[in-house]
Amino acid sequence: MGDFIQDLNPVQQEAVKKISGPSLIIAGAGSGKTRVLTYRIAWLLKQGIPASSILALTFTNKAAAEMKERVSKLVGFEASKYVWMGTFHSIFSRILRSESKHTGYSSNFTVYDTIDSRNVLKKVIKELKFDEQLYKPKEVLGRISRAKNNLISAAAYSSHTALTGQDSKKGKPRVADIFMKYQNSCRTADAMDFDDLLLNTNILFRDYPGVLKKYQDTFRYILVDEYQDTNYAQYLILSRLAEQNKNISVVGDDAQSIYAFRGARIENILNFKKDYPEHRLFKLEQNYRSTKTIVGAANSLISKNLNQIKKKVWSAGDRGEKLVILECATDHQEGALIAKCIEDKKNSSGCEYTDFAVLYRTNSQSRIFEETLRRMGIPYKVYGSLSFYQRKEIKDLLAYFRLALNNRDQEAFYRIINYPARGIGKNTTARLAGYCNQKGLNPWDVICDIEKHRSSVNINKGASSRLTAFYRLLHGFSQKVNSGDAWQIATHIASASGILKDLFDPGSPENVTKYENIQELLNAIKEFTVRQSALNENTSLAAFLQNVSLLTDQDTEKPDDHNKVKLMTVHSAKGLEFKHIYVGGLEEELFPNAFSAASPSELEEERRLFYVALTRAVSSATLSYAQTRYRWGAPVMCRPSRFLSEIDPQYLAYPDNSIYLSDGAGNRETGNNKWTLNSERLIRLESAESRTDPALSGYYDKSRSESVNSDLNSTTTGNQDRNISGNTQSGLHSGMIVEHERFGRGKVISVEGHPPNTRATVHFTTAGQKQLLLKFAKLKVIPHN
DNA sequence: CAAAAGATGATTTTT
DNA sequence: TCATCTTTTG
Repeated sequence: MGDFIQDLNPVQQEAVKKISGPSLIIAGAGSGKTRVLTYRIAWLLKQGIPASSILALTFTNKAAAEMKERVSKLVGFEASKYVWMGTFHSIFSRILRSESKHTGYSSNFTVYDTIDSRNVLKKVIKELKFDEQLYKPKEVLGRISRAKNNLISAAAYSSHTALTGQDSKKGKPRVADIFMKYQNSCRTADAMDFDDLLLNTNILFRDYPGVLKKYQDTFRYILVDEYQDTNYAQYLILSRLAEQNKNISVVGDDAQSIYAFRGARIENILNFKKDYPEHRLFKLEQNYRSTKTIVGAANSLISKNLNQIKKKVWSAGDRGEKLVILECATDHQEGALIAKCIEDKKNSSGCEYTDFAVLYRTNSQSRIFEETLRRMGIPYKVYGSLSFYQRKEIKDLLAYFRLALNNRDQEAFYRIINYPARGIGKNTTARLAGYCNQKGLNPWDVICDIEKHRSSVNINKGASSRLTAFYRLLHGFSQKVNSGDAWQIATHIASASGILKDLFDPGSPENVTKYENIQELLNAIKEFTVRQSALNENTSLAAFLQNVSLLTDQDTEKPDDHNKVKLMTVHSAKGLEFKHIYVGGLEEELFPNAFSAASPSELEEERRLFYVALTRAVSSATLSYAQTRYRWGAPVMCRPSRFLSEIDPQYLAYPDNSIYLSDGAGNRETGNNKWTLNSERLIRLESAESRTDPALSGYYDKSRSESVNSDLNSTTTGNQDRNISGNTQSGLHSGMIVEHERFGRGKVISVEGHPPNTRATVHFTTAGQKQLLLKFAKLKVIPHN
C-alpha cells in the first residue's frame, strides 16, 4: 500500500500530493479522474490528516459509493470510515438534521422528491383556483427550482421584478403566488424538496456564523468531483466552507458540462482561477481509455466550442478504427442496421454483449432499438427509465413509513388516505383538504380529533369514523416505529396497512409485478438492517428512510443484466465507458436538439454532450442518422447533424451500407446498389416497407376485432338488463357463488350499501378480490347443488 | 367500482 | 406515436 503513489503518472502524482491550498484539477475524458480523487484522499490520510476533517462531495450516490470502496481498498475500511464522503444532498441534509434548532424544520424532516413536489404544486394550483392548463406543475417547479438554485426564496421571488416580469410576459403572472403557497405547504409538512436542502444550508451558514465556523473547522480539506456541474447554491456553500482554510481541490472537465438546463454553471469551473488566485492548476491530459482516433475525433469536435479551458487530451493507445458513419433511410433501418452491426462485431471480434452500448439523445428513441434488438435475439437492457423508488407501489409503501415518522407529511397523507381503499372517497378528501386549506391546518391535526371539526368539515358520521380509523392505524404505526429495526417495522406496516393483501392477486400480472417490487423493497430494507447492525450503526426505519429519500437512483445492477447490450441516453452514459458505442439519431433538430438552435450557449452544451458520447468509447464508435424519422406519429425529413461535419474527416469512414442490409436485417432489398443517397431507390424501399406496414395490417385486425366486439356487446347488453333487475331485487348474500363476465366464478364475501348503490365484495378464483357495484356488474348467481 | 373512450401533450434529469 | 390523465359509461 505504501507505494500506491507509483501507480500514477507525474501530473497525477503532483495533483495528489499538493495537499494545501486551492487546486483546480482539469481532468480530460478518460484521464483517471476518479483515481486521482481517491488517491488524494488516501494520501491525505497517509499524511496523518484525520479522516473526519476530510469532506469529499460527489453528485451521485453511485460515485460516492465507488469512491468509498476505492479509498477503503487503498487504506483499509477502518482508516477511511470517518471521511465525509457523499453527495451534496446527503451530506447537507445530514447537517440540516443535526442543526435543526436553527432551521425551523425538525431533525426528522421529510425529503420530497420531484414527484412529491409536483403533486404538491398540483394541489396548490387547484386550491388557488388558477388555470390548471396555464400553470403546469412541471413548468412551475422548474421556475421554483431555478430560483432556489440561485438562492432566491419564495418571498424574494415575489419582489424580484425581473423574474415576475418574465412570468407576466409569458402570461403567467401568478407563479410567485404559487411558489409562496408551495413553500408554505412544504413548511407545514416539515418537508424539504431537493433544492431546499441546498438553499437552507446556505441560509444556515449565512445566518449562523458560529455554525459555519464549526463546519469550517471540521472540513479542513474539501474535495469536489464533477465541479463543472455545480450550481450556484452548491458553489456558494463551497466558497463559505473553504473560506477559512482554502484547502479546496476541485476536479472536473468543462468540456463535459451537460447539465446547464438543471442549473449547473460552467462558469464555476471557468472562474475558479479568479476565485482563488493562489490556486495550482493541474491538467490531466493523457487519456487512458480510448484509441488515438477517438480522442482525435473528439478533440476536433470540441475545438468548435469557444468557451473552454485549453487542453490537449492525447492517447498513447492504438490508432484504432475510424469512426463509422451510417446513413439510413428511416429510423427503423437505423435500428436494424445497428443491431446487425453489433451482432457482426461481436462475432468477428469475440467480445461480449456487455461491451456494447447504444446511446441516444432522447429516451423515446430507445423503442426502435429495443424492437430491432429483440427481433434479432440480442439481449439488452434499457437504463434510465422509471427508477425503482419512483414506482407507484413503492412510493405508496414509503408514504406509510413517512407518515408514521412525520405525521405532518401531507403529501404522504393524501397519497395513502384511501389506499388501500377504505371508503374515504374524493368528496371526503376534498372537504378535508378544503377545510385545512382555509384554516391553515395540517390534516393530521384535524383527523386526530375529527368529531370536533366534523360539522365545519361538513362530512357525515360514517366518513368521520373512517377518518378516525385511518388516524388510529397510522397513530399505531407511529407508536411502534421505534420498537424494532427497520425491517421488522416495515414488514409490519406492509401487511397491517393492507398493501400486501391488496396487491396479492395472482390473476393480474400487473399486481404480481407490484407485489414483487414491494418484496424487493422489503428485501432491501432487510439488507440495510443487516449491514447497519454489522457496522454497529442505526438500524431504525427513520435511518433507512433518510437514506432512501436521497437514493432515487437505480445503482443496483441485477446479476441477470450482466451480459446485455446497454441502451441509454447520452446524459446517463456520462462517467461510463464501453468498448463499442453506437450513437443514433445524429440529425439536425434531434442532436443537436431543436430547442438549442437559437442559443449559442445551448448549442455548445449540445456539442459537449456529443463529446461526452464520443469519449465513452474504448475501441470503436459508430454514428448514425436517418433521412426520415417518425416524430409524434408523423414521418419527418431529417438532415445529418452538423456535428458530423465538425469532426475532422480524417477520422471518419462512410462504408457502403448495403453490405449490412443484404441479408434482410432491415429490409428485403438485396443486391449491390447503394440505397442510401439514391432517391429513386429510396422511394422503392419505402413502398416496399409499406407493404408490411404494421399500420396496414393493424387496419384489418382492428376491423375484425370491432365486429367481434359489437357481437359481444349486443349479447351482453341483453344479459345485463336481466341481471340488473335480478341482482338488485333478489338479495345477494355473502357465501353465494356468482359468475362475472370477465372475472369468472367467485364467492361473495360481503354486500354493503343501499340500492341503487349496493356494493358487493367478491373473491374471484382467478382474478382475486374485487368490489363491484351491483347496478353495473354483470353477476350471475350460480345455485348451490 | 372498473373499463373504455377521449384529451393532452411531448428534451436531457446526478438529487 | 404513445403514455398518462380525465371523463364517460355500464
